[in-house]
Amino acid sequence: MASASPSPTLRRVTLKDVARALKISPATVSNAYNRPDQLSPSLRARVLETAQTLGYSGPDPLASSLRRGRSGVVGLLYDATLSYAFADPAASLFLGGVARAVEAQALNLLLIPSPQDTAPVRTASVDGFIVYSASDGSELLPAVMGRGLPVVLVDQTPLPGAAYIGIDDAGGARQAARHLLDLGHTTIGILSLELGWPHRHGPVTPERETQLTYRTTATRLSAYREEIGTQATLHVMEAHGNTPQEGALMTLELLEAHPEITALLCMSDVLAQGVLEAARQLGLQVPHDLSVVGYDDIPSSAALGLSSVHQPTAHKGELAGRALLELLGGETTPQHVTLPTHLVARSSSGKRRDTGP
Amino acid sequence: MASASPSPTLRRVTLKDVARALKISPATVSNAYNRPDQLSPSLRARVLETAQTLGYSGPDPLASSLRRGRSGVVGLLYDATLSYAFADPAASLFLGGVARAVEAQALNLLLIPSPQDTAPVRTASVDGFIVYSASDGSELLPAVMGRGLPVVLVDQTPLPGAAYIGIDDAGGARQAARHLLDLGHTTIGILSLELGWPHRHGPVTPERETQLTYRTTATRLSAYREEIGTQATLHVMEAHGNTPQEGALMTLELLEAHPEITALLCMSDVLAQGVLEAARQLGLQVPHDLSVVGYDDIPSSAALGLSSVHQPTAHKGELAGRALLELLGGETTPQHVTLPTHLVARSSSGKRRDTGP
DNA sequence: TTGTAAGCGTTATCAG
DNA sequence: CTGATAACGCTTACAA
Repeated sequence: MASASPSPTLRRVTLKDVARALKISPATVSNAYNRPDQLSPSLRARVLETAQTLGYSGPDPLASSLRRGRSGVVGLLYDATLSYAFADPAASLFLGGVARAVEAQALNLLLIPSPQDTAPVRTASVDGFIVYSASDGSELLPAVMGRGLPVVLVDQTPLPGAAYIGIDDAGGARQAARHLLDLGHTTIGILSLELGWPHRHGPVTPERETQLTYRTTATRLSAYREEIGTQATLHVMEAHGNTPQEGALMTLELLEAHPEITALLCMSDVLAQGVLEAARQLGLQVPHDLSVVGYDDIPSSAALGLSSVHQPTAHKGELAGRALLELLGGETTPQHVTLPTHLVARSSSGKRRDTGP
Repeated sequence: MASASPSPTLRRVTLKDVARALKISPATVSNAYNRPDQLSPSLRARVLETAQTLGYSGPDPLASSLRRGRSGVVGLLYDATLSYAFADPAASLFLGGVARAVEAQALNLLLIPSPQDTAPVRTASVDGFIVYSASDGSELLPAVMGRGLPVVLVDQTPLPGAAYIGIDDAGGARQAARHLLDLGHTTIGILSLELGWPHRHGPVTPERETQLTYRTTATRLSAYREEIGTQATLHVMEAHGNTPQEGALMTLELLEAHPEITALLCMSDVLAQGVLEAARQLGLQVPHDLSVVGYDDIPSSAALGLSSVHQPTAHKGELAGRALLELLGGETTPQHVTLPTHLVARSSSGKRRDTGP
C-alpha cells in the first residue's frame, strides 16, 4: 500500500518521515503537535494517524528543546550523593516543597548528584539551578554560577546574582541552648554536622575548626557557643554523615569521655534520634539522665517526644522553587528570604539531674 | 586589545565564537572539551583560555545531547505528585536506591510528576524510564511504552518488552494476616491503600472493588482475604492518600462503626503510624486493646515498635536502576525480579483482648 | 491553511 | 594533530 520501509529498524522515525508519507511539509506536522489551531482538524487527524501507524511518538524532546532554547527542567544540586539525600527526612521534605512549586508550572526536576566532580553541573540540560546547602569552598558554586543560568541558593552563604532562601539558624540554635541553660545544665555536649571537606568523625579541635566551610554548621555552632558563654562547659563532636547510627556512636563516645554531660544539643533530628537510641542502650533515662534537643523538627520527632528547633522545611523548598520560577520568568532581582525558626520543647528535655553522691 | 564585542549581551557565546576568535575550526574547540588527547596541550590551553575570557562555559548540553543521541538522564515516573512522593518514606527509600544505581554511572535522575496528564511523559528528554507503581488502567503506561525507550516497571503489572521489579506482596500480606489469626483475633479491620482512580476515602463496597486497578493493593487485599478465609470477620476501609492523618481518621471511623474490631491490617506503615496516633487519642492500649500490623517496614517503625511486613525497599530501587542500566547498555532481555517479604513482629501486635464479661 | 528555509549548538567523519 | 562539512530533529517567521 504505502511506498517505503526505508530500512527495517535502522533509523528512527522522525517528523520528516511523517511529512513525507503524507506529502506535506514538516512544518505542518510540527504544527499538528504544537499548534493545533494552525491547521484543519481533518488534516491534523490524518497527521496524528499516520504518525501512529509509522510509529512516531511525537517530536523529539531534545531537538525541540534545542530549538526553543528551554528545556523545561530545574536542576537540583545537593552537596552529597543522591542516595544520601533521600535518606534524610529533612532533605526529602525540602525536595517535596521544591517539587510542589515546580510541578505547578509543569516543569520537571533533575536531581544532580554532586559529590566532588563538577562535570554533571556543566553537562546538565536545565533552565536553572537550586543549590541546597553546599559547602562554601565547594567547586560546585563557581561551576554553577559559570553556567550563567538563574540560581537559587538554599541554606548557604548568599552570592551576588543568585537568589537566597535560608532560615534563622542562629536564632534557633540560641533558643535551644537557652532552653538547656534554663533547665540548669552546666555540662553540655554538641553533636555537630559536618564542618567541611573532607568529612570527618570525632571531637572537634581548634585546628579542625579552621576548615569550617558549611555555613549552616558554622552559624549554629557559634550561636550555641555565644548563648552559652561561660554558663556551661561544652564538648563538641563532629558527625560523619547525618544518620541515627552516627548520632548513637557519637553519644557513646562523648559520654564515655565526659560522663558529667547531662544534655546534648544536636544539629539535626536525625542525629538526635540516634542519641535516643544510644540512651536506651546505655540504660539512661531521657530526660532524667540526659536531655536532648534536636534541630529541624522532622515529622517523626513529634511521636518520639523529641524537643527540637522547628524550621519550615517544606515551605523553604517551595519558596526556593518559586524564587527560581520568578527568575525564569524574567524577574531580574533575585529574592532574599530568611525564614523563622523556633524551639519546640517536648519530653526529651528536662531539669538537670542531681550529679551528687 | 582583542577585536570584537559583536553585540553587548544579545547572543550567547557558542563554540563557534570561540573557534572564530582563535581562527581555528569548531571541531577543534569541541575536541578541546571532549577529547583532550586529540589536540596539543598548548592549543587546548589556548582554547580553554579564550573560552574563559569570552564567557563561554563549555558545550551546550542540549546540543551535544541531540547530536550524540543520548541525554544521560533517567526518567522516574510516580503515579502521584512529586510532593506526595517525597512525603512517603518508603518512596524516598526507593528513590534513594534508584539514585545509587544511576549515579554510579554518572547519570542524572529526572523526576516526572505524572498526575493525569501524559504530556510530561512525551516531552521529557530521557534515555529510559522507571515507572513506580502506576495504576493499571493509567494512560501513563501507553504513553511511556510509546516512546520506544527502555522501561522498568516497579510494583505493578508486568508488560511485555519492559523489565519488571516487584516484591512478594501476597506472601507478606498472608504472613501478616496469619500472624493476627494466630494471636486469636476474629474481627479485623483492613486499612487499604487506594484501589483505583479516582482516589476515594471510605468503606470499600463491592461496587468500588470493580475499580481496583492498583496491582499492589489488589494483591495484598486478596491475600489478606484468602489467608483469613472464614476465620475472622473483615472490614475494609480505603485511604485517600498515604498519610498518618488518613490512617488516624480511618481508625476513628472504623472503630466507631465496628467497636468489636481488635486488630488492624494496614497496607503501609505510614497508615499504621496514624493508627498508633489514633489509638493514643482514643485511650486504647496497643496491643492490649488493638493490634496493628503495617506494611513496608520503614525505618521509623522499629523505634515505634510497629509490627510490619518488611520489604527491601531501597534494594528494590537499586535493582530497578540497574535493570534500566542494563537495558541502556544494550541488553535486550528485560529482567524480571520478585523480591521476598517477611513479617517483623514487634510490640504493636499481641493476643486478642478478652471481649466482655 | 500550508509550504519554504534558515537555523538552534554541537559532534562525527574523514581528509589533509 | 587540525579542519571542513554534514548531519542531529525540530521550530518559526515569513511567504504563498
